[in-house]
Amino acid sequence: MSMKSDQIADALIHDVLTARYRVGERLPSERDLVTRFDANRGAVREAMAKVAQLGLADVLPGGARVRERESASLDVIGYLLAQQELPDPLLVDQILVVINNLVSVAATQVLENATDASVEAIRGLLEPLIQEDSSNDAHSEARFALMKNIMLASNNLPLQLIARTLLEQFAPNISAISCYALPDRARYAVYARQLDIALTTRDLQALRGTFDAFTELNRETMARAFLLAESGQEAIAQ
Amino acid sequence: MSMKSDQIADALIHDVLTARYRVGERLPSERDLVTRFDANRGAVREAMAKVAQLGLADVLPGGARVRERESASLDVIGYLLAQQELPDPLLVDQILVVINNLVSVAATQVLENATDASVEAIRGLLEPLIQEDSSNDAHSEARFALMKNIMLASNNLPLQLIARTLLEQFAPNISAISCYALPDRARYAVYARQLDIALTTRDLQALRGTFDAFTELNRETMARAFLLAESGQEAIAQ
DNA sequence: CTCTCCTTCTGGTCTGACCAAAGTGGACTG
DNA sequence: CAGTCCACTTTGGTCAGACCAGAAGGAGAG
Repeated sequence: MSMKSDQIADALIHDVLTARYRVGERLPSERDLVTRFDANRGAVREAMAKVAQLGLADVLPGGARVRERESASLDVIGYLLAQQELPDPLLVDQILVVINNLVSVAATQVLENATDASVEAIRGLLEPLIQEDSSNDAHSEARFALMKNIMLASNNLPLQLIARTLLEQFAPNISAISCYALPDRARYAVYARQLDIALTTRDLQALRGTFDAFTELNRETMARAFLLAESGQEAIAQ
Repeated sequence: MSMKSDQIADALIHDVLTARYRVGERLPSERDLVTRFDANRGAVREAMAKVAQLGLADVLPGGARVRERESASLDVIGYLLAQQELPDPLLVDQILVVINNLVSVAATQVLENATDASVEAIRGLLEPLIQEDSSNDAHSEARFALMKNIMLASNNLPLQLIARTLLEQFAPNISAISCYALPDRARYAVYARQLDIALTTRDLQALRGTFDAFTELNRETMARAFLLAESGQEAIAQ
């Protein structure tokens, strides 16, 4: 059971994101929303504040106006992914690119600043990825754990905040598609070994190259998952 | 003249960020804040909602509790930078690393997807950086324009949102230090020419290498600016 | 000392009202 | 008839006081 103000905010956000209101157009007045949602103006105001803080609208005396999508907060990503039953493949691919590159940057920072101990800890996390006989879930979990620990070891606060924000919105919204993802375990194992070597030798060039390979692998895996999901749905439709 | 709820929120945010309240500790109750700030509970509630949305506190029946800093939103960066009269050098350096790498990723995406025309447009923006006889302000503006256009051309929404959020919080809070920044125009010109070549030949490797060089150059410039500011303040103190 | 119960306090919601500023329309003027 | 100006309406921002369900925390019983 969520708060009423959140329900109102979610409805407004959905309407704005689906372009029900055009840029520059005025949103319904708070008093209109009071009657539409059968709520108190305080609740409506809190909802409007949330929409404004997401950067979707400017709310000021005279009315609230829709802003351009480019001025939105990172937090809209989750809403964008959740808009349809299946997330937008293009957006998912873009997020994959960003996240993987952020991890790459974090790893670079780790090699720049971190102690041998923390590098060793990360190397330890690679082992589950080298094993090719674990379950897909375990493999996925190991990948997440690796990312998280690299982020943590980077000691770069902005990096951590961005990655966490992105992952928190990404993870819950790709469950509908991730069940179709069939990772190429052999290639993951190869890259994991490369990463292990790069970490040991502290080779920045190799490190980045490996993460680029990881990125492409993740993108391909997800692209295949979308193809599978599509054909699966067509099969059901017939 | 800002809203009352914003004043209250800013005060709360400052208190949380300066660790006036420890993690897990309860924030003052809304009714306490009403008396402390001589405001209405509605305004206090909107302030608390803002703090909660920044990820600084969990507000739920029974009281609002401070969360760990790692769970904050990207939007706290601005507050962190504005905490003291001079921004934290370490944080500034971290932001530089992140932003520059994001631009690098964006440029990669441009070469992957964009048309010749948009690549040409970006090459055009490099010219002011190759000229070594413009003012420092013009040079700085040209760098910002370049970054913005690369971001735009990348067509990667998450990337754009992150970069804009970061820049919007970064730019206004480094004015106190950026006046000490003396860019090495000659090196910028060299890298700009490298970038031009990389774009023309669509050489991803060279592109990334150039951006890495840009990153280091920006970091060095800012590090020198902090040293200058420090010695300048000591001179005043004497 | 532990566990339970009860009072107190907290956030969430609601009603209804006032203010200043922005938006709107009509009357008045050229 | 076109343009300007003014009054009216609507909007967001704030305020006051009240009720509810659930959490916190202390008092009392075992």
